[in-house]
Amino acid sequence: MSKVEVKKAMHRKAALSAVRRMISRNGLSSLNAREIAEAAGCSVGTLYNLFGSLDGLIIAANSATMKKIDATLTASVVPGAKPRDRLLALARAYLGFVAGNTKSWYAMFEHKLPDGQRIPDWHLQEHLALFRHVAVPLKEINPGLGDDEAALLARSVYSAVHGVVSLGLDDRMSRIPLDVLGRHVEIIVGAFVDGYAG
Amino acid sequence: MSKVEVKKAMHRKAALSAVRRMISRNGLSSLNAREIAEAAGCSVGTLYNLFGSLDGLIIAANSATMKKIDATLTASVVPGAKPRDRLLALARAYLGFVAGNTKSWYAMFEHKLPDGQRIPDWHLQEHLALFRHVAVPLKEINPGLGDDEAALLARSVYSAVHGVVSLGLDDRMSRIPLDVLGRHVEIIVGAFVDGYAG
DNA sequence: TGTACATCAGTGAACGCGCGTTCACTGATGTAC
DNA sequence: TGTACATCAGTGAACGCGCGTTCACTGATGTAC
Repeated sequence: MSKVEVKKAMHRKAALSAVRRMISRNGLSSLNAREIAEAAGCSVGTLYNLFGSLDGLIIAANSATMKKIDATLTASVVPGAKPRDRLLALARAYLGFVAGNTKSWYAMFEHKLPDGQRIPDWHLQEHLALFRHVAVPLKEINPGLGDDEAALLARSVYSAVHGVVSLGLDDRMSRIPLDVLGRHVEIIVGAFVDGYAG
Repeated sequence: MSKVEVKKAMHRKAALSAVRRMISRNGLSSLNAREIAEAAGCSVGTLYNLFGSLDGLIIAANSATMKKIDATLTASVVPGAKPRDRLLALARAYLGFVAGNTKSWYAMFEHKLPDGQRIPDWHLQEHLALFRHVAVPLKEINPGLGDDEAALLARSVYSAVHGVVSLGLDDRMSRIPLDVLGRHVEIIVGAFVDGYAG
């Protein structure tokens, strides 16, 4: 890598971590290019050279959050554990991540592009990859499930957990205590397993 | 009512229905005072006289959506039906409402006030009233549940359904077919009943 | 009933701000000879 | 190695737009006499 390329990479890294820090502190709503540039130690122009637009930068940050979730879920799997327990472990891990990274997590769902623009496909794929964590043990439990059916089911399990966590930690209402959320999440997952995939 | 009061009430009605129509068509993101005023047949100043701010107007619109959901849920109850079936009917009714009023429904969760401002208490109460629809049959099924516990549980059931519907109908990914969503929602509700409240 | 005055909802042009984005310029780095 | 030139990342002041909100003014309605 030439000196120029190294510097560019460093700027990219600095910008990304600045944005991620800002999002994790205050969410998306108060983000703006000038403050990001200041926090990253570069100019707004550089942000545009590197990421094309503010939305591009936010997508990059959200993608980093996704990767972190993916790693957390992957780490939750105890090799050799029963699929049912692995599903419960996934749900617990997800809840733990959300509780510890609420703003960053929320940003992934809050972020909207202007009319007519689509989220890049590689980023959508990252979402689908999350569902796959759930689909794998579901299919072990019920090998009769087709791929498509398992994928849909996984998405709904994920969504149900997402909903409980999402409204449970919503700022606007009183937050539900974490242990109660944990119990409710496990009920949902257990129910899906016993009532449908089992 | 004096002539002045009648006119004021008519403006209020016109503004509210204009906003609701606009939200149901395009969601919150493209709302703006000038277009609302034009659609309502009054000036922006009048909107401010009547609702104080754009946020006030949006809250009024969201409150109307809430009332509609509440009425839909109330109408879903077949007198004399078993509590379990009533819960399932509630979930179906909710899903039906969301499918038919996606943008308006989404606006309730999308809308955020500027930092430091709180949603008025009467509007939060409307949310809690929704949970109560769920709490009532839950308590019938398991009379041992305390009020607080039932309320938390109801909120989580509601949230789980909310999550499934919310991500299932998310524009950004491919939408899950309505009948599949319906099945998944019923699984969740049934599971909560059988596995916890039962 | 008629007249003069008071009130206050309604008006919309103008204000002000935030902020995404651009682009002419700078200067560090790389290349050619 | 040294010099002249080319490239292109980096810069940040300035642009432009959208839009929430205000407020001096208008005129319809209500009130007093």
